[in-house]
Amino acid sequence: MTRSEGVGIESQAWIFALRDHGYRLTDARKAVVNVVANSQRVLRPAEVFDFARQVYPRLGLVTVYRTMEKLEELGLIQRVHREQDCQAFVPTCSGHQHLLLCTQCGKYVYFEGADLTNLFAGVENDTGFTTQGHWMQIFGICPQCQAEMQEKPMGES
Amino acid sequence: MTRSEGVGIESQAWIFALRDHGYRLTDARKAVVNVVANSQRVLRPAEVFDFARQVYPRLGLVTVYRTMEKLEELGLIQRVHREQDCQAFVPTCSGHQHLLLCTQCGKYVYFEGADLTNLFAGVENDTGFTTQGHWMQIFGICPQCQAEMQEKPMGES
DNA sequence: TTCAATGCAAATATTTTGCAATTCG
DNA sequence: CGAATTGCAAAATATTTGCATTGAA
Repeated sequence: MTRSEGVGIESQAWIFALRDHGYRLTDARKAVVNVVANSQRVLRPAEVFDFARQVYPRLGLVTVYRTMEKLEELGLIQRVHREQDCQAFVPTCSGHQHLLLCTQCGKYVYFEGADLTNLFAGVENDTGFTTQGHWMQIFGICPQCQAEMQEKPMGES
Repeated sequence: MTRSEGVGIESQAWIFALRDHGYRLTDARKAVVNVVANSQRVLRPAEVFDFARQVYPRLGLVTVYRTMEKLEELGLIQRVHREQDCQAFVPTCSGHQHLLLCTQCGKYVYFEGADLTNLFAGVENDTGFTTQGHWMQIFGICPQCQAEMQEKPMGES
């Protein structure tokens, strides 16, 4: 049901981006990139590690951290903050989109956000602040998790 | 320049709230409460510790963590997530207000947020998600820090 | 008097750094 | 071949827990 089979177009673009910035294309990096680029879910470094290691067993957790650091640097992924963790990432989306996150499974969707330009202008005017940026995230339950919660209301094995 | 002199009205309300929920009023708690309730800035536990210890030297950092946990539980403070840290807090504000934060000094201001009800409805409709809540924060530079950056463009001692 | 609360120290959990071995280009 | 990269182990950080002592009610 997911589109995370195969290598994915996104992965290729990221590989090229790394190369174009003078970074070497190692197997470790490719494994990490494939996992993150094709994930439909928010991923923490430890999760990336677990998945990527299935493809490239000799991978070290440190390399996951260092690779994700580079991906963030290149603007390919962005950090997601949640109640439980603040070191989780999703692929970046171009444009003025915002994140909708499933609190159950971590699935993410970008949505076209309301135009907040006016809001910012008003706030700058009212407060004297100069605005630099903003975060907006909506939390909820994705359709799949809603269905599952319907079937087994409280966690069963 | 700050209004954080004296004990403050907020502090009293928080003290009462703690008492009303069956918590004891210890000097350690009062010290922590006074710092957090009267702060104009986002504070991390370690910062609260440093300030509160000036009033109550035998305070332990653990007590700061535990007290702030209770304050959050009672809805008196809320967590603020920033690039650098995700364990910082500000007094909660009633109503549908959102946070504006100075990235320089941590000063916070609540502003009347745009009504996002329609946005949520649209997103639920488009995605099939059930929405539970949202985070919205604006980052910027407060007037004081703007002025200071004018005077000394790069950090001087 | 009693039990919640404290604060030390130790334990966890997480992320970063040092460095010799490896490997891409 | 040379420099970037890796992954181990160790260090640094941040937060939580265990427990004997203290103190609020």
